[in-house]
This record gives sequence, C-alpha cells and structure tokens, in this order.
Amino acid sequence: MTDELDRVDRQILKILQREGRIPNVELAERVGLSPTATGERLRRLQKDGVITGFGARLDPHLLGLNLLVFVEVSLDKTTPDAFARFAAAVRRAPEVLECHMVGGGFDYLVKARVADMPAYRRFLGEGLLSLPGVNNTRTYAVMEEVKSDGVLPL
Amino acid sequence: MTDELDRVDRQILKILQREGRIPNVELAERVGLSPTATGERLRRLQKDGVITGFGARLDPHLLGLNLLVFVEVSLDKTTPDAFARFAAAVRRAPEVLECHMVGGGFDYLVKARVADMPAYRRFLGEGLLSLPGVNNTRTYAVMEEVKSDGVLPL
DNA sequence: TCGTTTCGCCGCCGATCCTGCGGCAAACCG
DNA sequence: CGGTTTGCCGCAGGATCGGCGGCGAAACGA
Repeated sequence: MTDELDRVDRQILKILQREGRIPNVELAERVGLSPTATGERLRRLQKDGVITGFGARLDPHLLGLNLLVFVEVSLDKTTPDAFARFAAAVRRAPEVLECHMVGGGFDYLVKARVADMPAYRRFLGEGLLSLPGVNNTRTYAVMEEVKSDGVLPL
Repeated sequence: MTDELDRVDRQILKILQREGRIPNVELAERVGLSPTATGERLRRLQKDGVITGFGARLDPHLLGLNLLVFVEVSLDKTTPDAFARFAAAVRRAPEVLECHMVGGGFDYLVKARVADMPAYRRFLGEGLLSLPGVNNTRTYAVMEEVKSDGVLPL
C-alpha cells in the first residue's frame, strides 16, 4: 500500500509545495512522465495522505492583519480537563493560526495574527485570558518575518 | 488597482485557502458568478499580491519528519551585521520552516522540522550554534500539534 | 436631465487540459 | 517457465480554461 516515496514522487511534492495550482500536463513534463502516470501518482499521494490538501498563500498585510504574535501559555495543572478545554477553544478561535503543546517552561505556544495592538489586547483579554485554567501568558510580537514559507525539506 | 476587497473576493479567498486546486468553474458556481468573472477576479487577486501563491499541504510524519521544535535564539549584539548574517543563514537552512525576529527576552524564534532527536542535535550543533554571533538558544519540543492549518481569518 | 464613459459581468468558442480505457513491457512469483 | 502484477504509455471524449465582443448599470460631467 504505502511504499517508500520514489524519486519522482519527491519531485512532484517539491514542485507542488510551491506551485500547487500547476496543471497536470506541465507537472508531467517537468518530472519527465506522461500526464496519465503523473496524475495517477498525484491521486495516490492524496489517497495515502501524503498530500493533505492544497491552499492559497495570502499576504496578511493586504488583508489588514499587520501584527503577528507568539504567546507562551501556562495552564493550571489542577483541573484535569483543562488541556482539552483549552485546545478546543483555541481550535475555534480564528485569530489563532497555530497552537502547539510543548515540553519545557510553559504548556502551549500559540501563533496568532490580528489587525494591530488594540486588536491583540482584545484577543488576549477576551480570548485567551478568559479561558478557564489559563494561568499565565507571555507575548512576543514579531518585528520582522525572516522566513515564512513553511516549506518542508525533501 | 487599489483594492477594497468586496464580499465575493473574500469568499474566493476563503475557499481557495482550503481548496487551492479547485477548478475555476466550481469556484464560480460556489460564489454565484460566471467562470469568466471569477477567473478575472482570481487573476486580479494574484496580480495585486493578495494571493502570493498556491501550495500543497504535506503530512510531515509520512515524510519522516517526526520532530517539530521551536528554538528561541539570542544573538551577541556586538557585531552589527550579526543579524543580517544570521537571517541569511537561516533562509538557506531547509530544516527551518519559519524564523521571526521578535521583541522581548530573545531575538529570533525559529520553527524547524527534523527527523528525530539525533537529527535535531545535529541541526542545533552544526546548524544553529555554529553560526557566528549566536549567543544562547532554548529549545521547545512539540508534543502535540493542537492546530496547524495556518488559515487566515476573513 | 441626459449623453458619455467606465466597469463588471456574461455568453461564446477555439485551445487546452483531464481522465478512463486498452495495450505493452518489465518485474515478480509460484 | 507461465501467469500475475505493476507502472507506464497513447488515445479519445468530455470538461475546463481564457480571450473576445457585447450588454446593462452605476458614475460622471456639462
């Protein structure tokens, strides 16, 4: 079923990571296969879950989202379902782009985009701090995005 | 040229963020416009830079990248070009998915994916710590990815 | 008010692209 | 060695794309 990924598969993935809307025929001639074989590989990569989907990359600033922040969140360990409740709430919050449970000095690292500082104040107060079990937060505002593509190495 | 994004534009963006490879005709009937008008809007959104590109979302674990880490990096402020040199090196490193310059207790927050702990040890020692000007690092290993889509709110 | 311009949308149509089908050759296996 | 599997190809019908001309409504100015 799930074999090791072929060299052509990796090439397909590498191309599709950056040019997700490329037509199949052009993808085919770039990897040196026929469109039929290439389309077959693409379909298989999706069915096997290697490719989980396709998406457009948007410019946040042109959408009015000018502030990117990372928030370190610490939870009260007392309530046992605090983690589940926090995770569920975070998944519902549209400002939260990512949220990771980490090991170390705090519990969750949250990445969020908002319009500006007032909007972040609102998000912090009404969104994060009002969640039950949130003990402490520490905010880092991003001054410059050095690298943002998030392209996986192949 | 100058762009107030109208309601249909936002709907297009919202759909394309999650289904970037949807054919134009289906996109058209979902937003209630003709394929021609929809394609015209899509082209305009790309030309104006709102849509910066399209990409496939891949499953890191199926590619053998089982460890996600965040690294807080502090630089020596002594050398003036240390920041530029660090940024350039980070852009070249394939393991680094994101790198942000932040204000607060440290200078850069790095998000990286590697195969496992030994691979991270190698990346830390030969990649990050060997860069000139790197003063101190603090690593947080991700135990659970609560939210990873990175979809912008519209 | 009314003619003119502009803008966004539509329908049309040739070119392009997609996808299921049959065939073929190499690899695999009992 | 014969049969099966696997991956690829070419083909063809149907779907999709993208450029072109036209149309109606809103904006504009005299």
